[in-house]
Amino acid sequence: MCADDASASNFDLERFLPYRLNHLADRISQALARLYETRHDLSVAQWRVLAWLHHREELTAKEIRDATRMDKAKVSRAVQALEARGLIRRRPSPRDQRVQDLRLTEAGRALLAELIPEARAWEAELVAPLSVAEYRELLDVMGRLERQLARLE
Amino acid sequence: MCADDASASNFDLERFLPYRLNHLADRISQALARLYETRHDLSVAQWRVLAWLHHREELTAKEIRDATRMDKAKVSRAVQALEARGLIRRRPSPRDQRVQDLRLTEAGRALLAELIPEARAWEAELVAPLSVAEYRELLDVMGRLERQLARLE
DNA sequence: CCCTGTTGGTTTCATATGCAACCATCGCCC
DNA sequence: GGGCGATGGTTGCATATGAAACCAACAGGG
Repeated sequence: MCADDASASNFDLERFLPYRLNHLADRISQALARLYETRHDLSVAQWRVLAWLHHREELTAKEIRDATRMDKAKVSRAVQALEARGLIRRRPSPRDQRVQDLRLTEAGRALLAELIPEARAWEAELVAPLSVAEYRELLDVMGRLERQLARLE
Repeated sequence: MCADDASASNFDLERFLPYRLNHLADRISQALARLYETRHDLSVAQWRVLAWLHHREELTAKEIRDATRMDKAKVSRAVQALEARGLIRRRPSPRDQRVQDLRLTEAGRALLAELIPEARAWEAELVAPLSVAEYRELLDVMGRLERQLARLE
């Protein structure tokens, strides 16, 4: 990449990738959160847990934590709330007494059957201005940035 | 864009743009925050205020709020903290007694002279795997997503 | 000129968050 | 098989956050 003027002059936040990315992600996240929260009273963390359980059938809190990089406590609280609402079920794992296996209940599955199409439709509207190639490339570039980030940490 | 299978089956968070974007932005933001916080004891909000003042010389809190879409209270608190540390100066605007004009102090300018090159260098490392064209296209695509978002809201 | 509705900014409050301490269990080495 | 460090998960705490209440100061129509 270009390593142009490294001085402090003419620095523009609008062209600073971390800022732009964060800004965009925040706005998208907020807009979607309104969907989850106002219509189904779910926090983003709760939605993520549900979505992962939908995808992988049975998981432990640890696996969700690894997949999402959410805080330990955040996952724990999301799981508690979801169980209290009867959307997921947890039972002690036969393999390890510390661990609890998480699964969707029927109610959870039913909620996702509503929620996922909504989320998909919303995403489709969002990315409507992009061509298929652009969309694919965006995901690809993001993947590379993530890998680079892992290298830097 | 493709409007494929809208059902709830085979939904994969890893391919869901809002999730991916948020995840990436979070990680980048956290990594950068470590830079600001550990080395200069600045919150992200404070850094943003400084950066905008660097860019635009004199601003009011309202203008910063508009530019960054940060919460009113967040801007207010960041400004207070920065003034307490002597990095910015605020004085009542001659035009409107409610408003205060914000400016960098010498100390603030000096801090930015350190901080900006660091931030730039970090960004350069982050985007090292991207070609110039890819980088440009990324910013372009992000801009289009932002515009689309504005339309959806 | 008031009176009223609006706006910039601060403060308060209830909630969300992350870190760290904690508890129980596990795996392992002696 | 009994310690002992590591690990999954929960909880307590201190901080950060956003929404809403609040306070001045403005604008402009009567």
